[in-house]
Amino acid sequence: MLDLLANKWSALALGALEDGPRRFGELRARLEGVSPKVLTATLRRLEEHGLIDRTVYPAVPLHVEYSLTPLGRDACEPLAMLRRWVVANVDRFPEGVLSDPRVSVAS
Amino acid sequence: MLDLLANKWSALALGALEDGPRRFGELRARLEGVSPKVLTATLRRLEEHGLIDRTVYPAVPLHVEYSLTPLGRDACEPLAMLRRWVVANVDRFPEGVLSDPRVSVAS
DNA sequence: ACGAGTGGTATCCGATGGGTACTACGATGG
DNA sequence: CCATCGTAGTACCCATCGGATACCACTCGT
Repeated sequence: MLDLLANKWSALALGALEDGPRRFGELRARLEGVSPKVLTATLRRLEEHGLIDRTVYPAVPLHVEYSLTPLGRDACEPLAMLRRWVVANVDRFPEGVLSDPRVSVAS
Repeated sequence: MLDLLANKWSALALGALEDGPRRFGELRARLEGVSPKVLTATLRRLEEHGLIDRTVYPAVPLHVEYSLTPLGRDACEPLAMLRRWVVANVDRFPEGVLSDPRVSVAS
């Protein structure tokens, strides 16, 4: 459980879905820096664990929407707090950490 | 930043330090299932990012204490909420997920 | 027949996670 | 004098994950 939520892309993806369903491409654009493979894996894992729904609209240009389940919506709350804490406290971290390419601040 | 906090062992380790300094062995026992190597790596990373302090007491049987910095203590709050949410909502997750060995519930 | 738009997979690689075994150190004890 | 214990790790190896780039499948419009 913690493995699932305590994960950068999971946390950000749920955040991106917080204000309505999103398509794959939208998520890819919102979550700057995610590769399609990782995004797919993340979404599949969240779906598998019942946090999001994946709906396919077999319309002309294929259309796939991801949306939060009630459980997913609930999970957003503590995750949003965590993200908010991070952005509010970025400047308290030691020098040099911000320039570390492994560290993203998560808008 | 999120990479750092949104990580199973980081979150649990900070939680374990919340009520006072701990020695390496104590942490190893508290965080059930962590291997010494991973624990070392986790603690080093937290130290590097200014969330914990590592103090060596060169006494008879060597003694190393890990403790939260003020920043680390602040970070505990949102993490504790996340952990609390998880334990409060375990039973809402789909069947079979709990038997997945990759998933730990985090006491 | 060709290119654009959408939602991915395939492939490769290096980093990370994880388990088991082993080390270094001085104290203690036979 | 050598063995053993407790503490805090390190060394080694393998599996999995994260990440980048390239490519595929489907259908519409031209």
